[in-house]
Amino acid sequence: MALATRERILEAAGRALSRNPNATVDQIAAEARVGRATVFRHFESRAGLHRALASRAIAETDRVTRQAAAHARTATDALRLVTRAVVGTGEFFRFLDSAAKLYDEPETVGAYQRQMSELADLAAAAKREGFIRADVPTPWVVASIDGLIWAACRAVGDGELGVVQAQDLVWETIADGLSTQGKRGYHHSE
Amino acid sequence: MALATRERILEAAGRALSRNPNATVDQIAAEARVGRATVFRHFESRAGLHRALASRAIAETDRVTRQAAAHARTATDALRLVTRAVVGTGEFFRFLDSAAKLYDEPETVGAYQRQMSELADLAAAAKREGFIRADVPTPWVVASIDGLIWAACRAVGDGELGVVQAQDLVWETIADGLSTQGKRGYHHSE
DNA sequence: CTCTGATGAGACGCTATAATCTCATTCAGG
DNA sequence: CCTGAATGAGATTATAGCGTCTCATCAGAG
Repeated sequence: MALATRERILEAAGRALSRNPNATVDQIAAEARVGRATVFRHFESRAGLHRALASRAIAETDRVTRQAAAHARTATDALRLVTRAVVGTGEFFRFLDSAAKLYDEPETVGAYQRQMSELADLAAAAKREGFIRADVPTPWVVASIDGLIWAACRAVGDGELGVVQAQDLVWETIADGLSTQGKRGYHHSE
Repeated sequence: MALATRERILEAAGRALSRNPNATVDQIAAEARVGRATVFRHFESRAGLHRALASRAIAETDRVTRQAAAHARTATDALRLVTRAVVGTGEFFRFLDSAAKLYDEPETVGAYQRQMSELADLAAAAKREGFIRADVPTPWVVASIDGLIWAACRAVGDGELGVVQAQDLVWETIADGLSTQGKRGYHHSE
């Protein structure tokens, strides 16, 4: 049962910590229907649990990302598939919402920066392919996609949207925005 | 100097807490160049400081929001102006990033929900005006705008974008997305 | 049935940090 | 120069929560 318990604790911790990043070990144990001592039997410390959760999220994101990218023939398609894939794994990393403790973990920070930088490469390539407008700064492409993915994961977690629906909406919004009007036709008059 | 000191502490707390949501009172006091005791002279407790910060952010958002909406003749224009305005006040609420402590404060939660619901009203009105596509669920309009505003505020705070640039990019992205291609022309073939 | 490993419950100590208090210092206004 | 309010520094206390440990229990394998 060791593995099942460990996994149960990880999932419970993900839930508890995404509700409250400062959830105590007591609360996490309660969420997992497990004694508090058992948490410490499986993880060396609260920080260790946090690390395990983070590396699980990073590994899962890497996995689905690589898998998605492998099926793409263009950078643009890769961007689309990766975005969809990451939205689908929302529950794995939603606890990172304000998991500021992890900013101390160089490994976690490094992995996050690597993933962001891979996204930036993808965005730049999609720009060269002509899909992303050349006048949009790449940092904003990355930031806005990240922001939309977060928004989608939160909406899914809150039950406002279904996963597939959220995946479609994220990509549609990235590509075309939300307006009915033709591209570049609107632009304000302030 | 009482008021100036209080304000200085609030600003320092905003900076310190947006770097690290668990910043100690010591760290906040140091950031404000103020003795720790002084923090407690101006705020009843750490939670009280947190509350003051939250209500300051809420009030500031309300202020710029109402001011922006007052100048708009259409809901669509109001949506645009409000979005710009909120991006401009990013530093006031960025500390809320994972300020989960505040989820316990019914007043704060209520104010946030009110603001989100006002945004939903605006989005629905913009939909009726024909600006927002009818087939996009209003919850996603709200969530995605929220997500893009967050992304913009973070990018500004991190020095990746200027404020005005971020304001423009958020609205362009909401309206037209990031792609070069015409609306509804792309749509994937999976 | 027995043995073993995993668990739950709870007691315990320890550390970090919130919050209070005291006292000396500073500084602005008169 | 005086005076009082505000402050800074530091000592002090209280408490929450981490991490360890013990012991009783339970389930499964043999």
